Amino acid sequence: MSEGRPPVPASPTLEDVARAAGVSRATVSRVINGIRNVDPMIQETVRQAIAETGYVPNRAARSLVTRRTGAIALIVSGAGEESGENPFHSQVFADPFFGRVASGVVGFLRPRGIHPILMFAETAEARAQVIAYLRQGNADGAVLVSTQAQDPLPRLLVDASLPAVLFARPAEPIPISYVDVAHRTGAKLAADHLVARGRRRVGTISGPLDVPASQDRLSGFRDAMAAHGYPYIPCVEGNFTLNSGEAAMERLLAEHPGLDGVFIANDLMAQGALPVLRHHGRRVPDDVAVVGFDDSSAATASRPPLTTIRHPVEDMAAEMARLLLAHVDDLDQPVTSIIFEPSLVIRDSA
Amino acid sequence: MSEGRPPVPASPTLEDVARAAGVSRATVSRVINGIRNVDPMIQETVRQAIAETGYVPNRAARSLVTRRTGAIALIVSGAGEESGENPFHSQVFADPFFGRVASGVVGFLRPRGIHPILMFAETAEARAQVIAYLRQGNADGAVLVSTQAQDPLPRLLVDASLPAVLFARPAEPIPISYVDVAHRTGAKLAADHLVARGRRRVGTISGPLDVPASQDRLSGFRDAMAAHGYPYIPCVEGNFTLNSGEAAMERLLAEHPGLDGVFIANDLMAQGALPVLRHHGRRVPDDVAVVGFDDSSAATASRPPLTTIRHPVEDMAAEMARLLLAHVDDLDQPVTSIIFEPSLVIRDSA
DNA sequence: CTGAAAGCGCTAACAC
DNA sequence: GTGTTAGCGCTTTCAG
Repeated sequence: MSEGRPPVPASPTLEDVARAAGVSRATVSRVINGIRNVDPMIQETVRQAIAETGYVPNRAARSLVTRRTGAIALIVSGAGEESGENPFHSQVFADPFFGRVASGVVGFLRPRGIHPILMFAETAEARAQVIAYLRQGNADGAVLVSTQAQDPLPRLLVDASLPAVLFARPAEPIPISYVDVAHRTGAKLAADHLVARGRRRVGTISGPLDVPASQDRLSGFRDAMAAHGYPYIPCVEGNFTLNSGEAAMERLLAEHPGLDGVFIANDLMAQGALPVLRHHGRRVPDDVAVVGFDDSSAATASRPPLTTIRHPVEDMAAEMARLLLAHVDDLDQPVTSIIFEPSLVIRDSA
Repeated sequence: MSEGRPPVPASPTLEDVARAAGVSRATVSRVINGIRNVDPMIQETVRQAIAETGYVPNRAARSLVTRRTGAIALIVSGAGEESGENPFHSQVFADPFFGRVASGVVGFLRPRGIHPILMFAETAEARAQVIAYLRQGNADGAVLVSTQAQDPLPRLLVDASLPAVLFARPAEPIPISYVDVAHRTGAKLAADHLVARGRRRVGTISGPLDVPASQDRLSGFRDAMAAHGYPYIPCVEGNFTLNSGEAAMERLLAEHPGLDGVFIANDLMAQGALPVLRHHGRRVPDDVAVVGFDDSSAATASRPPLTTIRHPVEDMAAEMARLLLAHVDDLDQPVTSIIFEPSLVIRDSA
């Protein structure tokens, strides 16, 4: 025993399996890839040889010839504010939303034996790296969830003709597939519910108004309220964070102390708003009814738990992955958008 | 123009660059891989040719010969309770902690051009898939963060001699590298602070007692309090979730109404405990001082913001990635554990 | 210091 | 049906 560590038992190759089964590499390859035209008897022999040798196909070799990696990138993208102390990605993943997206993507991909490569793209440099990475053939395509409007990455992806699917409609029209939820419908659900609960003096806290989702939730809410006979709905703009929800609620209450209902564009802001209402002596839902949006974990973590608009994030994420795979399989696949319907979840806040 | 879509401009290969530069493939390969022994003039020519052709190395081809993928897996592992409705990974990522780990890992890896493959391993099947995936050479190794003690995956990894590093000390001793924080020191910090604040009737809410971290935090806290002259510290066991914090606080308060201080083993449970205290008429910190653990986003989201024990999760995660790369580079690298020191972060709750 | 040549393990024509 | 063979794009001895 003079060698350092021979125990690295160079994993078996197709050749080894072929020899063990007494057939050619091609035949083994055929049964592995599920191609018919192989005698059932031989198939069985081969399968056994595979089991005996403990063979696993080498992905690099396969990729080299198929020009497919069997991997896709899951990109979390934003319009880079780099606060050294608390990096972008650190904050981003604190939002339970991304966990749900990741979950949905993995849920769809995993049964297919493929796993997402996690990438963040918050700066120009990071975006360039993402593009280069994909061009190297590290992944066949990308699913992308942006935290900000005006994200330059979708455009870059399209320009590089890399298959990609977005989680939400891009702010600028770009020929790229995406999944989204019917924000306006969701906002209408909230409005109808508030009115049904007898609320007359209703306000709203919106998300950042440069992102389409925020715009749609706001305009959808106002239109629905108008249809109920309430043409003027005061609004304070937030930015989807807990702190901004707190601040916005503070302001809304100061400007409209008579408020008896509020629609808040996401649950995290609503979670921030609740203590503010309490602090100002408003009971929820008795004095002020609150409806959130997302049905995120913040909704159940809030006290009282939030009545909110649920969109099927996991399903949407799964669909996004499915769409991407379709694009990867057929580069001529037409650009598509798929819109999901939201639903009202009634808890205690309204 | 009869072709369907010729515009797929087969990306340039080494060969193309070599031709453009008037040298051999070997030479181009050398300059790309930063091997000296190349005439500076020629180096320059090659660099230019690379730029002109827009060449990017094909990773599959490279992997095939180097037997390295340049990828690593980031595995989130737990002891599988599969609740169909709300999948494991969905819940897991709702915990901001995992976002911080992901962030730290990416922060270290990205400058090195490598990106983690995200995998979940909550069932026996999923674990088998993870092992097979790594054996296929899809990744050179894995960093692993478990949500539960008794996770079988570390053992499987070791048995398959796959390079891996854990985020925390495994419940069973296993020859595998890990990073961790000095939980006992952190707990002592909390105890000292509570005592310094003049608290005499102190209790604690622990994490699940089958995980080493929970044990250490509890025993560390009790030992430190004993040293201060308080040998009996009542404890209620939680499971690190917000709801369990709520329930545990409820019970602790019922059993020890005279409580004036409580150490809660993570911020999320503390976030759940705060409203319970308030509901029972206790002001925080005046009547009851609360110290959490983690300095997670729950600490700042709580009202009042939590005094807590911070551990440098991002740094630890980065170190975990660094360690893994060391193991990948040298399979004979000895098993190591690296322990980080926590610190006290004083906010308003104590 | 540079080039020629031999594969890495696999798939996909193409023969038989 | 099955085997033969030619590479996929790259790194790496080995000559020169």
